[in-house]
Amino acid sequence: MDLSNFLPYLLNQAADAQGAAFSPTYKDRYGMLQTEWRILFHLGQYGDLTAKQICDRAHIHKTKASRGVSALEDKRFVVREEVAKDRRHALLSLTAAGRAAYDDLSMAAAQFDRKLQERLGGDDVQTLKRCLRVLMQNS
Amino acid sequence: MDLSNFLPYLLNQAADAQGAAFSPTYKDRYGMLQTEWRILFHLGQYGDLTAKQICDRAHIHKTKASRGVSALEDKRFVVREEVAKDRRHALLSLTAAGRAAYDDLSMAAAQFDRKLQERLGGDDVQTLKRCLRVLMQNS
DNA sequence: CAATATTAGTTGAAAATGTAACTAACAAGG
DNA sequence: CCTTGTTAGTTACATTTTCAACTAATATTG
Repeated sequence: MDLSNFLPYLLNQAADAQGAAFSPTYKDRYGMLQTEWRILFHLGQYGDLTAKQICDRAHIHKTKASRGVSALEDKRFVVREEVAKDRRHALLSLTAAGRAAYDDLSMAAAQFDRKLQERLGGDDVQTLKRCLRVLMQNS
Repeated sequence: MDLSNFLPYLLNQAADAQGAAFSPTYKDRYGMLQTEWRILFHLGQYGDLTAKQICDRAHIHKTKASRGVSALEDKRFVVREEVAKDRRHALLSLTAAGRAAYDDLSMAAAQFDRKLQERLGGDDVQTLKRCLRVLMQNS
């Protein structure tokens, strides 16, 4: 058994390195935490969602999401609107400022991603993504 | 820009999922945290090392490592021996109990890894690992 | 060889995360 | 309806992580 071949270790190191490389983009510009950036991204990409829906899609724990949403509200990037039918839910949507931040960040993300893909080469990227999609659906 | 294609996101999800799948192995059996498991693994695999060497190899921050080493000492898995030449360093080595835990865990890790590799298929695993090694060496 | 810089490692406080218990709203069965 | 159960989300508390400042040992430089 060789540590440098242990997949969870390699995955973790790669994810950490790339996460560290990208995080200044949202951290420095908007003072966001990873969870906030992820929530923003989901709302920007998939339209209005409830916190629960974001949790399910992004595998974020509900307490983390709750705090992330509050932080985004404080930043005036997100507003919540109660759903009349079921007042437990609150539909989250981006404000104009939130949309602007999303546009800016998704642009930066796309550029970041393009560079990564160049570094890896097209064929490998396809295989890599396919593998990662298998691995993220646990067991 | 599509979130489900954003490499840092995929990497993170895959690493989280596999980390969560494997962590009970060291957590439940030995009450270890990820950092402790990693330190143990490095010592088991590469022989005696100083904390600094482990930090550099595994990209662990020195404060995390310091606390991880203390925890492993408390568990009587590791002892530290001062280096006469330079008393700032302390060479860490496994106790018999630490070695036993390492043997047990590295066995479990190997098995875990084999199953993952089966799931992915040999060719893809080679490509995946190659990509991850590129990605962990940041930019 | 004294003054300064660097290095290994530790510590304390602040920030973030995870766990469990909680509230409030709805659902279902009797 | 009224009890019991479930669900969305929040909050309190404990654990873990991060950040900055620190100590002690060695290296460097004038």
